[in-house]
Amino acid sequence: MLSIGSLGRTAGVKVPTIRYYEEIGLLPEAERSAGNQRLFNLRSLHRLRFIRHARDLGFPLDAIRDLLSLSDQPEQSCAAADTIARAQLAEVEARIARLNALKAELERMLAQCAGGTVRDCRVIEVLGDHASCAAPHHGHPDIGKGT
Amino acid sequence: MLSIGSLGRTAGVKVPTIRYYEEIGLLPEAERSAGNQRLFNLRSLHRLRFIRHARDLGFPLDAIRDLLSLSDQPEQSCAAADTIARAQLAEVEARIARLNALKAELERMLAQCAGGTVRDCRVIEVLGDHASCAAPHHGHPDIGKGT
DNA sequence: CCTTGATGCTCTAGTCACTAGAGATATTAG
DNA sequence: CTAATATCTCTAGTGACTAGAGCATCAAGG
Repeated sequence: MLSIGSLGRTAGVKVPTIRYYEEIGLLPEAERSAGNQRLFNLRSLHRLRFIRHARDLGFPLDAIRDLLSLSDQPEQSCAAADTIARAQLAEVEARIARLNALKAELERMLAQCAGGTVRDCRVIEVLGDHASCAAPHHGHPDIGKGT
Repeated sequence: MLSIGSLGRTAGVKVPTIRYYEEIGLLPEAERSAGNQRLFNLRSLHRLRFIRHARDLGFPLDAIRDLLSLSDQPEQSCAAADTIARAQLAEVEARIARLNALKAELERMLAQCAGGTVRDCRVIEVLGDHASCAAPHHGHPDIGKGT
């Protein structure tokens, strides 16, 4: 039986995150020690590793929930898992495309910055003036929380 | 003088978002009509367009705040704006690199999926087993809100 | 046996950049 | 004047956690 801390270290997940996963039902409610501390078995470790791995690949928790319920039914067809992964791939590709456009625009902006005063700054000017911009501009871009 | 709705339509920003920007101090407190409705002038429109444009390029609101206070002082050096834009570019490039790694991993996973039952599903298996994975796996990836 | 320090518990609130909805008031077109 | 639309304030919700307060428990050393 593992404590929450050792489970976290083993799976590479922070302790509050494990509690959070339990709270939202991604992990089953853990057993408790006599002193009310959580105890985990190896199944929990596998499950948590699965979650972390999928998170690392960018799957949102809802998709992970679906994948987990699939993996609990080994006789079923693999098609649903394939569909989820394919959707995730499409999502990732769309985000890459969007970011590449942003990158080009930022580079263009920076290349034009001659380093004078703000009055003549291309960076500021381009941001203020849509006309001097080549980016697509529809809907909101990919703004993640970074690493 | 523009109503909040026409300002929003003109700048391409939703009405609650404008109120939110005012609330957090990105836009100054708007004048009010006799009936307490917000009235905006063309300066506000420019400012809002600037914000939206920078958001579209992925700048976080804090960076935009800095850029705005720079653009209010046209005699100052352009260096700070350049620095902010450069940081944003680096951020975008890092995110692209990360996403490309995810894309490769997802493609690998999907290519191996023969379409049988969940028991033999490569997608599920790869997610559960770190050893069969080629992705870097350190820190959390780019998981944005999409478009 | 007792203490000490690490670890655990629950709960609340904060992050970012909005979005949604309730219920009341204002403006505008016909 | 009326009806439809727009706007107001306020609260709460999103996703996926993170931070911190204030207390309880546990393992190891003396």
